[in-house]
Amino acid sequence: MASPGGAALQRHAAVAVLRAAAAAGDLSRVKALHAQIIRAAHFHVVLHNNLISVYAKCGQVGLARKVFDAMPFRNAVSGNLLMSGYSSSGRHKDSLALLREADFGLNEYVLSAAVAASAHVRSYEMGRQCHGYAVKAGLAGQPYVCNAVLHMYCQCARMEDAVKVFENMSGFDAFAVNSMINGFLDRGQLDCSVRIVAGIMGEVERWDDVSYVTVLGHCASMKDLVLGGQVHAQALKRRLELNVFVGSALVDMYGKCDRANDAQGAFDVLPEKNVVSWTAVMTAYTQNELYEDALQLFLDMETEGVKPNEFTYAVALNSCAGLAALRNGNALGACALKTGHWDHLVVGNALMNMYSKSGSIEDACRVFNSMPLCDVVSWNLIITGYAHHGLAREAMEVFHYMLSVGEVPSYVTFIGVLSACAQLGLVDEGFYYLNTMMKAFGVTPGKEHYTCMVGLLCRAGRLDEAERFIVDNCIGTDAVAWRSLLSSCQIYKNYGLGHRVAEQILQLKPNDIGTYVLLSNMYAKANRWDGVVKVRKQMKERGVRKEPGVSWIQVGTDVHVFTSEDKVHPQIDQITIKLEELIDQIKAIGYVPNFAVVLHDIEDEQKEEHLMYHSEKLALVFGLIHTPTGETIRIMKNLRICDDCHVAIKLISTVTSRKIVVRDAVRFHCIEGGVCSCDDYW
DNA sequence: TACACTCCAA
Repeated sequence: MASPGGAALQRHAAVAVLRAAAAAGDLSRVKALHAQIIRAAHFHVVLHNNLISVYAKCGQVGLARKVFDAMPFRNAVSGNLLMSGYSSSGRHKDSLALLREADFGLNEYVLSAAVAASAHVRSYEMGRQCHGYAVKAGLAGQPYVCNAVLHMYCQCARMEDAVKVFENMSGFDAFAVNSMINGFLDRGQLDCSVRIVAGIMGEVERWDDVSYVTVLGHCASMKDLVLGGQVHAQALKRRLELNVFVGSALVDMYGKCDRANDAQGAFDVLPEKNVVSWTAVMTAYTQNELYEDALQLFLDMETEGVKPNEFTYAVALNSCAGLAALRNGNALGACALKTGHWDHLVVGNALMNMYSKSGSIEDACRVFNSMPLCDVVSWNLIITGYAHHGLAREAMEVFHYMLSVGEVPSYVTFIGVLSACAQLGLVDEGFYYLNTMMKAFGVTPGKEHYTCMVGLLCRAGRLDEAERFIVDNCIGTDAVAWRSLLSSCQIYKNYGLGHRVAEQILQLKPNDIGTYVLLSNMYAKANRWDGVVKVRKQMKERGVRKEPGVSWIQVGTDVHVFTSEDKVHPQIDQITIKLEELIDQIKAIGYVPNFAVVLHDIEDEQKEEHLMYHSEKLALVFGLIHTPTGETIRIMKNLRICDDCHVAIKLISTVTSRKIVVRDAVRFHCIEGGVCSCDDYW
């Protein structure tokens, strides 16, 4: 009989080789050693626990389970090892099931694993029971248990419970603080995360790596560039800007704070870039409307050999949506399908968004119908997509269908619904949704909803009520609502009210050119040249420059960009000839150039030429020349389409028998047979 | 005596 010391030595040796084999990833060697151990050695719980551990680390949790089942008895470590094995392969439910049949002791390790598994499956019930058990067993004060419990409550959206646990903890604990901040961020309770972040800014030396990631996430949500910069400076002291987690969080923070260049800078210094860092920097560009740069990064990433995942596809598709690049989006969708990412919710939603923003609501619907599962975002995309395309009836139909299948509408859903009501002139229904149904679903109306209501009243011609509505609901500080009313004053030729509204808008000192153009048009139509002068003066004072009108169209794989009065396009002569021809044709059926649109003090003849070279007309003619007869033409414009072009394009759709879809800064105009889906109201 | 545990980025 070997001495006890000798057996211990053998066990140590066996464990060492076992671990070496596992570290080398040599599964067949592990299995051979397993057989040898069973044959040669007496049962020893620690040795068998090592077997469980090694199998679990090799991702062979089934084999780990076999070892576990074959043991004559187990201890808490055996249970904990198998539970962690299940958890690390994502089988949290199996981990919890093991707990229920437990014939091993429960200690603080097992409990924290159980609580962590409850957190992963978001089971408040299970997590609470474990917490209760921990309290009874006197283990609730153990730091690991405590942190796991805290995190579980955060994951299950029970911040009140989490706060109670947090307040009972003594001293600074990075894990606990990180969990609390993330919990509040996930729930959108920024006022609460502000307090925690403020409380730990003085203890930076006790932060861990995750704290940097978490606090940067807070800065991103708050768009707090000042605090974000301070955290960045602190991170530099520890060289944490090189850590891929911290680096990606920095990229995200700068992106959300509208600093695409700084995001790129944080990305560039990363020695090891993974799919998350690449996706983060693409997102930064997309959020800052630098869509081409984002798509270029997508190509660079592939060149670097990093494989895109579902988030990467979603961001790339959102960039295509921004450009209305239907063909590129289509190609990306095909790639996502081929690589098996297509059935992810984020990809399906991004595809729907891309199709919808590219003017193809039919394709968006096709994606929607083929999605294995959808969420409220998918429903919202369909509803708002229909509304933007002027298909309000369809939007309402989908909304009612959504309710009938028990889907809960959100804040965004009601924006789509109310704008559909506005298009259909359903004033009473609109107020019913705003005052009754939104309350029933616990959605607090925001300025977007109130703005829809203003549009609804305006469209019904109830301009005075719209004015009162703005004042009563305190949205008078928002130029968007006034702008809506101002457009209607022009349409209904109510220049008295229009003048009052214009004064209100001027007082708000807006920064966007679109508003000034609208104001100027209003004054011009009302023959108030003093107003036009005032508008120009304020524009100059506020440094608002006239943003050039840009339109673009995709033909084949190329995107062709046209700026207004830009006569440098290589095919401008051909375009001009065709355009003059078309203008003659539409003049024959009633087109009269609308000089009121032109703001310059020039002769009428020059004005006519000016109008002719509007970017959307150039893009349209280019499309007519380069696409086969009968094909739908899709044009994008950075500003709102101008009155004159709107009329001209409607008539051109008649004389050429083409369907023409124009996406402007606000909505879609689906023009066919001389009629526009916007009903000439936009 | 040996075996193990909680928080993070798009």
